[in-house]
Amino acid sequence: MTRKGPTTVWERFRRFLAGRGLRVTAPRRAIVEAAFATTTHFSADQLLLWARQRDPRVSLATVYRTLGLLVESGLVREIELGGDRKVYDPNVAHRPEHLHLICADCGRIVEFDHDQLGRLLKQVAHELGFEIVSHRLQITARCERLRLTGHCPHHDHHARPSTTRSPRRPEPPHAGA
Amino acid sequence: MTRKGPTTVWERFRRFLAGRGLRVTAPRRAIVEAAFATTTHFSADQLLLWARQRDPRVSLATVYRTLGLLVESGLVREIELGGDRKVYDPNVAHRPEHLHLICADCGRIVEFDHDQLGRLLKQVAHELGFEIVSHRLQITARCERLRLTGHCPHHDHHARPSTTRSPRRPEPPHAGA
DNA sequence: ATAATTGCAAAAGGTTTGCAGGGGT
DNA sequence: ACCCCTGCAAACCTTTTGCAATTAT
Repeated sequence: MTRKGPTTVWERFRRFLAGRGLRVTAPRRAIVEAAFATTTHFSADQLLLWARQRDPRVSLATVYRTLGLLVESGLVREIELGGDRKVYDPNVAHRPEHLHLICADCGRIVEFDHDQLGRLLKQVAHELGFEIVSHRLQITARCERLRLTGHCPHHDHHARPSTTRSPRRPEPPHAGA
Repeated sequence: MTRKGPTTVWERFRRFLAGRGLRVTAPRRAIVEAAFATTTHFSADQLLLWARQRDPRVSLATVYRTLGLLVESGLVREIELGGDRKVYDPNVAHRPEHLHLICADCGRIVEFDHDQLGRLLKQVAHELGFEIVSHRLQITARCERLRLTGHCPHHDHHARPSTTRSPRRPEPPHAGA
């Protein structure tokens, strides 16, 4: 495989900035590096925390502003899974578009690709006379195995009361012990 | 065969209320009747306007509260198409679940069913060990014909986006005197 | 009579923006 | 220097909620 370290992404963002006459700043660097230090979805305020580990002076406003640039540059995708909280996905480079399944039991988000489904989407849009710009598929589902065997392969160790469908706490990026 | 007038829906809601020990009130009636007087998606404040045509005393708070009951009763579906504005769909009774295509050009929402796609969704969830509770598929797409011929078959005379990607610009319908 | 319901207005909660000072080029 | 960027806090916008009065049952 090729090396696809954070440096590459930063370079791409740098070029994006240059092409727009925008400037390279410490906050932007901290935010971008933080964003690509994880492979998970993250929310704006989560990113703020991570970015502040690199540069404590970063503010939430700049996180939002930089996130906007990252989305515009195509390096990050904005996903609206719940209604209240947007999450951002730094995996655009590796996977063009993926689908989301949200467990109604534990709130866990299972991210996956499905070629056949993707092709069908494209075809359906075509039938209607459209060309897909982007799509969002969100399946809310109940874990069959949990019901049948009492054990869910996707279920977290610390079980979460299945009351809410949008857990306020996704999980930390790296299990840092 | 069956009469499917608005009365039926109201009756069903009435029964839902009774079953919960809730009361039948004028605001609720105005709101529910307004909700089912259309076949389109609507937002909460749109519904407020319609409800007020039947009973000017209705407040936005009660619209939201009643909308919650309608969703719980299964008579109306809540859809989050954009991120900021929820829309509600009174067509649940006629079509169990439909998919949404949003035109990137005019903002129009094309609502459709697709058996094959629906089946595939179910199958995909199954492969992952889940049973679908609900799903949301939103395709943002550009009208091919509009680009090729300058004319879009789905383009309305007065394109009225049902609340889509107008973030914070409530543009007035007509520039009045 | 009793308790659910309502309207009002203020609160909430995530995201955006105005402004004056800081900093990249 | 020039003017883009930043942090702070206030503004925004839709949805929710506390409260006292109202009203269905």
